[in-house]
Amino acid sequence: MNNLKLELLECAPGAESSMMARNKAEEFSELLKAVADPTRLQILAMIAKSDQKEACVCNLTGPLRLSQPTISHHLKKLSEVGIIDRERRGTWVWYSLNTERWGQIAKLFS
Amino acid sequence: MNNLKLELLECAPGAESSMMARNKAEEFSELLKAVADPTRLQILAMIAKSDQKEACVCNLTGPLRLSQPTISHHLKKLSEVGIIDRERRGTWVWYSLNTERWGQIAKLFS
DNA sequence: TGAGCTTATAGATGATTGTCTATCTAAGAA
DNA sequence: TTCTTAGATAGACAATCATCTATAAGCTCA
Repeated sequence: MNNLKLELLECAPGAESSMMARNKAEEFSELLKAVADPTRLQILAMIAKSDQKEACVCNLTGPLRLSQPTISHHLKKLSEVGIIDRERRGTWVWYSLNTERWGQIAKLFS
Repeated sequence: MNNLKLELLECAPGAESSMMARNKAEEFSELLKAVADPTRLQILAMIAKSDQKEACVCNLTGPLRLSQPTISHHLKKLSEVGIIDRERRGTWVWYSLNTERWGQIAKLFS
């Protein structure tokens, strides 16, 4: 087998240099895993489409038909990765989209 | 407690109508879950940045330092949701990005 | 056909996750 | 302070998942 044939047949190298750094991949993975849940996608959509771009737990438990602790759990997951912000106002706690973090995901897939 | 006060205090409704449909949320969830793994993000980046926008298993096992069956497993996950396409050419199997599917994610976060 | 290489599948295992019930904390009203 | 409502935390459990080793399947070439 000559060199030319080898060149045609061998499976090309050159992947190493273009590999996304592992730590960067893990950061994005955490962010995307938080978003990649059907209930959390619905929560994000509900926040995004609401009038003031925010929602409290009581807005979500009804439509999503899940227990209050489960909704709180999902909101915590989302806020832990910074995709939503948390603000207590009196009795209620309001969650809003973090547009900067949202933009980071948009950029990844642009 | 009068009506005005009630109006000020009650946590606003109006989420139900703006809720992302559950089946749509589940579809996107499957797609995003496939992508939201650090190794699979690295695989996608390596494919995207390679010269011919494609890679075979043998391109990936070395740089990613994972066993060949594990790489195959990840590639299967990615192709199952249609984010990459599979094509056998002789001995090797080449995987390439599906730009339409990629665009669907981009649109979600735009 | 048989040898040798590339990729896929099967099965096992430890880790993570979504959901629940029960309980606790925080804040306002009386 | 006490009651009530909103939200968070703790702990449990079934399901899913990333990875491995062992093995099978597909392809090329002699």
